[in-house]
Amino acid sequence: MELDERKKLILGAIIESYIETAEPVGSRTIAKKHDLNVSPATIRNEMSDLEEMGLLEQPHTSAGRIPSHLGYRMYVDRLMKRYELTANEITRMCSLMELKIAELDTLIKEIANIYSRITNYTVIGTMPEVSKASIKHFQVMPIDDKTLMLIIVTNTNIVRDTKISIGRPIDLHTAARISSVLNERLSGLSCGDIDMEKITLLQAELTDNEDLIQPILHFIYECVEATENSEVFTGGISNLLSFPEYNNIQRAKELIGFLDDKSNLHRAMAVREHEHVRIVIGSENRAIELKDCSIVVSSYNIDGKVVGTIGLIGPTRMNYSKAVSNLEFLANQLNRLTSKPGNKQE
Amino acid sequence: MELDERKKLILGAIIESYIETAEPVGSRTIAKKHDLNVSPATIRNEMSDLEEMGLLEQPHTSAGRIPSHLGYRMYVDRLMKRYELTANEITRMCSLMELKIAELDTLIKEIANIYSRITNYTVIGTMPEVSKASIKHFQVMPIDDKTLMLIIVTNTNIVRDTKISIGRPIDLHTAARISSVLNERLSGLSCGDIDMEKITLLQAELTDNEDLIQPILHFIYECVEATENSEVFTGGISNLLSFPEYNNIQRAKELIGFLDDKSNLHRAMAVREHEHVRIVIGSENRAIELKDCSIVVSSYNIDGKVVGTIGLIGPTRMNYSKAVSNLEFLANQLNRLTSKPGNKQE
DNA sequence: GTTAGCACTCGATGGATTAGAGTGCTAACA
DNA sequence: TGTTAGCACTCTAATCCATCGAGTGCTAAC
Repeated sequence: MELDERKKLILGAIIESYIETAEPVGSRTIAKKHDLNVSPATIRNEMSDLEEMGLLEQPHTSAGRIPSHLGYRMYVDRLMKRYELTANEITRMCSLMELKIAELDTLIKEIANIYSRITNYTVIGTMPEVSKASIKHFQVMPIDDKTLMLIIVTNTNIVRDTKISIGRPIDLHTAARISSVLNERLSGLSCGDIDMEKITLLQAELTDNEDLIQPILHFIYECVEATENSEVFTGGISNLLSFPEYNNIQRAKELIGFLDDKSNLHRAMAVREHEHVRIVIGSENRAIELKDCSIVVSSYNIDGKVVGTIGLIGPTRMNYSKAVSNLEFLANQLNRLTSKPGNKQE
Repeated sequence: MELDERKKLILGAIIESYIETAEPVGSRTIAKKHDLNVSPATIRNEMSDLEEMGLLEQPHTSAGRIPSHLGYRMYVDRLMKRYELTANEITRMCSLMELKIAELDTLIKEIANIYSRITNYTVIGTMPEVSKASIKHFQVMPIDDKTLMLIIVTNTNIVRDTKISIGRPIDLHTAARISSVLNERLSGLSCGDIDMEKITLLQAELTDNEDLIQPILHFIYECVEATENSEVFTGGISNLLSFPEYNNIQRAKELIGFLDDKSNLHRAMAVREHEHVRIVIGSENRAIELKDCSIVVSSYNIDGKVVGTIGLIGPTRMNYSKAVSNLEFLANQLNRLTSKPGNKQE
């Protein structure tokens, strides 16, 4: 079945109404609120189609419709209009940034806290402690003429690998030599310990393979930051209890319990490299405990490098449009703020 | 009215029954469970007396009795028997300690988390970041012949004062000189910055008043640790939602919202100098949001010096006996553990 | 393709009744 | 004088039941 213009309009209207009221949406409501110039009966037919397409659901026969996770996905990907922050909101967000806190970690936590109060959602953030995590072991090996595999074991015993494209074949022997140089020079070090001196040393020892150094260093940073050493924090957990979705204590308890465990948060907050704002809806979450939640998360930079993430968590019935706008704005401001000199970066 | 032996027995029985079941306790229940060899009617008379004494309360006329805050206070102060940890519990607590974590702060947080799972209460802990807080300004002045007042302003603009007993009178002029020496040598420094060298310098400049240096340094430590720079953390907040007391979402939200704010936690967790285990019951809490909660909190040491606190929070109907035993054990173990060399202390 | 009309479904609401736990009081008892 | 049995009374929680109303799906007419 085709998703024509009118269906889109109706779907959008239903989702927005549901986001606002948390009540199943009936045909009459839509007919009245939006002047589509069609009768409730027509809308009922369309709604029936939308349900068949898996975009809507019916809690029980005589209730209205609510969006399915697929419906939300369609909405955020194709229907949602960008929410324009009001002048008032921009002012509030900006004043957030004027906290005069010297330490970056305190600053981010403080911002997260206040931000949760502004948005009335729960805020989750991660903050890598770059200086702590380190690499225990390196292993380099050739895969084919154009690809090299780099395996890294971190001090927390997490194993990660990546493929590096190379312009020329590298034989087993050379790969072994590179491995041993890396292990000798870099193992046990954290990102903070890798300075120009170390890099120059590497360059001297790997003169024939100097072009590999950049991608290797890049991957090291990536690994170390992805480990569980990075700190996670939350703010405004009690906001969750305002949503009628969590009037059921049992559900609330499960979710809050889940959020209590930092390693869970880490997994939930993963943002792919260079991804802008990521939206994970309901059952798209890997964790089953989050199957009725959505997460909107963005990364933020220090000196142009992604070092942490900050995001909102709420019921699937989340004001995505507003959440995305807010978060983009916040991340931008953070980027601007932290790229100034005088912060804690190594 | 006198609190005779039987009344004590009945009060204890009611409190322990209520702690277990969270249901108002009736006269029949007590008569049956404990063989006091008296009829329910007699117990009713006694309960009526206990209510008159303010130790019990009645939610409504035809319900049983529940302990009042005063009742709990009486219980923990005079009636409560020490809970003996079972071998199993001791094993679990000990294995908690075997986490091989180098950084003290991570260790404490991790222990707090697991501990909350063991006890099924919410754990709150504080951890001073001694290295961050500092003193902005000193002011010394004589009060009378035998007392000197020391006022300190921290970098967070908190003002605190103390009186120091001295064996001889000190005049205004001398006091001013001491003030200016302190400001010159110590202001802007944090505890971590005050080393032997600085102290020697002070001793040289205050030769006539060398005996003041120790108490002054002591108070500096006390102030800096009491400021909001010390870190607070919580674990197992979701445990609160298991208590029937928090079946009311509104109440749960208020409490969890309160716990979300770190500065609230600081105030709630204050332990007086050298106090062992402190129990704060219901309305004894200064914060109105905690009027239905109790807090059991203990301090812990590093190298014999109190540096942080760890405690449990739950409804006033808390198993005080067990909470105290658990906490004492934990604090003892922590003290033992951290007094070994090799931790992060400055 | 759209719409009006209508029967039907199903949860929510509110009132009435009932069951049960517990009290307080009185009078009898040791 | 303290203790106890008995009984009337109170209050909450649970249950039942009728009703309401929002909303659907289907049919037939436009």
